[in-house]
Amino acid sequence: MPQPVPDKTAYHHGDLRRALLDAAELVLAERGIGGFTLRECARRAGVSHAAPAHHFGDVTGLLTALAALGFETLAASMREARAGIDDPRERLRAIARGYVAFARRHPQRFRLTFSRSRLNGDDPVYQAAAGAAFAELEAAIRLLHGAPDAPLEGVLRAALTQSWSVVHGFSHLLLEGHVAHMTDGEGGVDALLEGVIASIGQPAP
Amino acid sequence: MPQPVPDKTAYHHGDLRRALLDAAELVLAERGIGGFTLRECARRAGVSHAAPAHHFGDVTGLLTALAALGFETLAASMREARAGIDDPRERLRAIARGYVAFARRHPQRFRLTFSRSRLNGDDPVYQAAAGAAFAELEAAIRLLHGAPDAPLEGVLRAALTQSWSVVHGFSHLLLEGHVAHMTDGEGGVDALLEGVIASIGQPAP
DNA sequence: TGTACATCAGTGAACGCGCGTTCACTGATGTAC
DNA sequence: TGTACATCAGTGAACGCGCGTTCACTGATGTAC
Repeated sequence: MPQPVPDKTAYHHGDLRRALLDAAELVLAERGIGGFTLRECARRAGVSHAAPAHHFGDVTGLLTALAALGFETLAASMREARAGIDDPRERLRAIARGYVAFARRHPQRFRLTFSRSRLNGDDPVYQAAAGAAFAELEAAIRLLHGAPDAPLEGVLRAALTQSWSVVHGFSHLLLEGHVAHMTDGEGGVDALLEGVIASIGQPAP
Repeated sequence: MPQPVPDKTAYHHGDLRRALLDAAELVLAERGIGGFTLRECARRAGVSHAAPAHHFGDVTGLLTALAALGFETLAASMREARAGIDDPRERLRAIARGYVAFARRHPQRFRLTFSRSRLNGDDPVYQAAAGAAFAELEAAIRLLHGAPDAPLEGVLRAALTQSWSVVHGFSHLLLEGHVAHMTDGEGGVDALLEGVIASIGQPAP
């Protein structure tokens, strides 16, 4: 049985949910979290502004779904960056590069994903996606410390917090334009990033 | 000659600029950047909603002034934290604690200060305040590396970027509730912070 | 000391705007028999 | 194969809201002479 082909001219859209998420990503990228509106998403999807309610309930529902997708993309970016790298330290550093790469590629989605405003942090799909992204980093730290099953505390927890803080902070400063003050041109950003990456996965003093 | 005492009952407010900034800080703390409105600030200051225009032009002007004050408070928090500490490494770490302390004490101001949305990043007062906060961290790094006058590049720049990224990232993760997942209770946050602080000011590998 | 006048700082009414949400509706689809 | 009916997904009009900004105004203040 062939997949039903969505008919764009039909009264029923076919996959309006998907179309709305695509439109929402554009709106977010262009206007940021503060400028995001449900009506503009509906406009882009070529649908009346009351239609999204059938799929997402309200504006918070749509943004929360988008944020969950953001965590999935973040996790995918880290997975992609570490593919084929077996050395534990290099693997962790590759994951860190994947994290920053996501922030650079999708600045507004990065902001939304980690923002608590305008979205429902209790949503189970959102939480699961956040946990999966988090787990990617945690697994690499555990591999580096040879502690696949130990409880997350002490050195393990400190290493995780430090790594996460540094990639997250660098991403944020970069996005808000505070890194640019310290360097000249885009090549400089990469050099700066490598300097920061080098501090990740150091043995504790 | 005594200072003129502002008369609250007068037609002229006396120090409406100050009163509006105070009100704006409350509004920001309660509603966040997205919920911030000029009219609510005017309401809190007990003044018509057209009055702020005389002092700040528009909503962007008021938020920019508030953000500049945020940088000043951030710098003050770092200065206070390092007071009386002469050992260069401990001094840098104290400054890092001052940075995180500011974020914890004034979460919304911290967000506004580093946000590019809704404020004028080209404002000279804002830029000067940002530069002064930045310089506090830079001076500590220079002291640690014994390089008071060297150009900001190489190891010096890498150390500055790493330190700033880690405190900034930790602050952000903490504010958005992602650190809480890794610990239990407030004491846990402090322990985690100390783990992160310990990674600052390490000699390069 | 008094007076005329310019400037400053705040008022309150009015404007137009786009928003989120609700609602009765209707066309399309799927299912039971 | 046909028909009745329930459900689903989208429409479009309407609502009330609070916002930022503008405007002519006016009371208070400061200054020149």
